Amino acid sequence: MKTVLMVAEKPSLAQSIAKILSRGNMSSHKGLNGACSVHEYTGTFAGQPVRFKMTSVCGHVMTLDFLGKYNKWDKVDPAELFSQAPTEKKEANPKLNMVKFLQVEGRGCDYIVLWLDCDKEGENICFEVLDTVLPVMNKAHGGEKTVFRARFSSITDTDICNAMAHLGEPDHNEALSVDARQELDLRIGCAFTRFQTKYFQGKYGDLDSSLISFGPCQTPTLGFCVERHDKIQSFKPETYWVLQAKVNTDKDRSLLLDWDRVRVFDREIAQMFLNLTKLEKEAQVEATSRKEKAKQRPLALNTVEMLRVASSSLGMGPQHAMQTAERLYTQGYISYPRTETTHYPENFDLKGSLRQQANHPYWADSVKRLLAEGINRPRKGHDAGDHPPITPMRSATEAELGGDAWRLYEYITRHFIATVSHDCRYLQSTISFRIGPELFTCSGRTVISPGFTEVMPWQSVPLEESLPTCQRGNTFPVGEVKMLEKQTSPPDYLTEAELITLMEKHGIGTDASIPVHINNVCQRNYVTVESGRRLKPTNLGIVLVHGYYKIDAELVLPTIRSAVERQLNLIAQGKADYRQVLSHTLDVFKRKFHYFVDSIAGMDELMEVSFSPLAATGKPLSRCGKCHRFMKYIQAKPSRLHCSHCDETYTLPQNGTIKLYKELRCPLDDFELVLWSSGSRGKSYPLCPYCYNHPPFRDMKKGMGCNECTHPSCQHSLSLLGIGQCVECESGVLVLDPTSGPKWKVACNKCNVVAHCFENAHRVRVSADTCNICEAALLDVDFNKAKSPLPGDETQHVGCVFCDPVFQELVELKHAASCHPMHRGGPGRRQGRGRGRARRPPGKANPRRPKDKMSALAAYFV
DNA sequence: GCAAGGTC
Repeated sequence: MKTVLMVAEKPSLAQSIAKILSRGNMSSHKGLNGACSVHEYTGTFAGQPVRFKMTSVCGHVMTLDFLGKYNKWDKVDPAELFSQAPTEKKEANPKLNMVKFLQVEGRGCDYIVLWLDCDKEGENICFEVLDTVLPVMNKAHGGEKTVFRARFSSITDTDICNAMAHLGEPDHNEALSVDARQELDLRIGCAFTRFQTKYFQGKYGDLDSSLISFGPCQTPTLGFCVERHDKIQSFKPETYWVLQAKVNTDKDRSLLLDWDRVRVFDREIAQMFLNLTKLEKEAQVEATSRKEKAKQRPLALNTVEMLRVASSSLGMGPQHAMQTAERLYTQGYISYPRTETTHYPENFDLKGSLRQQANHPYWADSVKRLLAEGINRPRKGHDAGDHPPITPMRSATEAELGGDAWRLYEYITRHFIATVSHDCRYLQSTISFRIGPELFTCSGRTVISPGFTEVMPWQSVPLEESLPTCQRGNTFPVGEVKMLEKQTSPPDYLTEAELITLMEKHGIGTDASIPVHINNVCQRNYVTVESGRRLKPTNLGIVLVHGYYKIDAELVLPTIRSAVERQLNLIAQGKADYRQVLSHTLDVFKRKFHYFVDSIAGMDELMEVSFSPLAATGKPLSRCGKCHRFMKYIQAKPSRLHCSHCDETYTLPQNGTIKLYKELRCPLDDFELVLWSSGSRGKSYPLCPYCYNHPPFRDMKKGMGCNECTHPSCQHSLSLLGIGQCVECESGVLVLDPTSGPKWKVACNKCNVVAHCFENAHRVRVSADTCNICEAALLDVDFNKAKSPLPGDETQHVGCVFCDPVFQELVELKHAASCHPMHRGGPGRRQGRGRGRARRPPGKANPRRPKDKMSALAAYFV
């Protein structure tokens, strides 16, 4: 029997589609990567009985990057990234092992049906899958067609079965347009980012951003925030005047009337109108009207609307809201949360979904009434052909979900109920009055039936006092007429919800990537989130945008994206050649780049006003080995040392603290050593600022401290302080931390393994002798007399930390804690083999001797 | 160390 491989874009869709096509008659198992499942069933295909294997990828299989050597920032001129630098496709998420998984499942299959999402990205993933799988599939006999594309616009039985019955072919042009986008975004984004970062970081010491990034989505996103900031800054308040009248409708009731002219900007004219009206004793009713109006029930919920409400009403940022929604989705509480669609599919079981909520303590009454009296037909929304709108999938309580998950679920559910509720109907009454020659109006609204506002109370029409019943010609005594002086006020900073709307309107990002771009501009310290989730640009953000405006406004305008996308659409439609569009667009941006580089002084002038040059920032810390003057330690991200005399900058390890290390010097270059520490529960090591940036030996790389230094005789080096191979990672060595006493520690120089050794020793040295059993270096320890763990009055002991029975009891293995919880992770969470005794695998070379000692020495003496 | 786009 032949086999048909079918591939969807994500595991959830593979399952839904397989369920529909197999009519629920399938067997499923997890794939080798643990993320994707394979659903198998039998059926017929091309008129023969076959076995179907339905599985999925997890989004893109491949990602585009430069060849490795073009990722070295100091070695490559960013201008080369526009054309010379070759790119390659790499596996998008190596942990998922997607290529291997697809090849294992695809081997020996005869046909492939591609069920990827029906958009350009999905079309592109089709070809990623084909490139991976076709080489291992059975070869076709005699020109038989083996590759098929299923096109569907919703995950419903009819749509899916219809797609299966009318299979087509993947669209190469659409896929190519995505290839072009990827290459453009990569080359343009990286070139500008590298140039800006290096240029400004080399000049200023207080930018407080380790990366000054540029991108066709993130830069316009920042632009919107700065545009609002500029409006606020340039705002000039204007004084205006308003007439306000009060009429008495009863002995103790009065009505406040609005002036039909609204306001005037000339005091004398306002005064004239006041004079014309204030002596009048009566207000005459000119006209009355009563109109029934409706406030429409909401459209079915899509992602951006959910994000807007989450930000403006729930105070949840888009990134956090999306993570929360994803968790609700994987736990089965809501439907797929990434969708542009606001229209329910024709056969959507609205009543079934509603029935699930009929006993909920918070909205049972509304739901039961809807079910009894009949639901309202949802409004006609937009069908983007991706996923159904976001709806609750089962009932949940506050206690069950808790916190933000509950608040988001509650909103999604209330929104869903509202979409099948009736519109809110209210009566709008207005009375128009004449006082002297001037007209005034008052209006009031009274609710006829609340409709959907019953479940969305925050949307309800506010209660207002009802207006008196009267008719044309009636008169009321005038209480008073007064003139108010007011001022126009500036707009406030952009809210996140407003920003999302702007991004959506200009096509910046997608439903899935909008939260990422907003997050980016916050993390890069271009924008801060203020109260009410308003986005206030920082000095850095403002200067960048003003700089782009000055040099080339297109770099920051939202049109930069749409112009490129128009070109890409031509590729997708087969109206333009992929190569031509790519090279032409790259050429345009290459010119823009060179012009930007040539004009950077224009942006620099703005930088100078807000930021301080390197030489003027930081505080003196350690001495330069060349001029022997103090270098300044710049704490702002990225932290570094700067010698203003030599005009050199030395990068330092990040995310920790830097101190002077006892004024000790590196024997190679005479630079004073500094001590990096990630906190009391973490690890620390000394480093030479020069060697850290310019590795002294051939077997060392940039970014190595003394604990990785292969110097054969320096007292701080790996050679003298190394003990044995790390118990967890492959290449690390456990090194004595000479500063850790009196609670002595040994730490891996690669991963975050830390062994706490001796608490009450006043001196610990690494001996030249090694352990007979495991070859680790022995430790020579002097304990305090009073607290010595040794038998009798002994205070000194030499032994192996891993094998010596006395020491073994004292060693406890831990993982270094980072000074900030944000930076934790990595192997630190692996607990399994971490605790307990540490033992080095036998038979490996003693790590105390550098592998290539001769070459190290040779380099040293040259 | 960089972009934006999928998704876990």
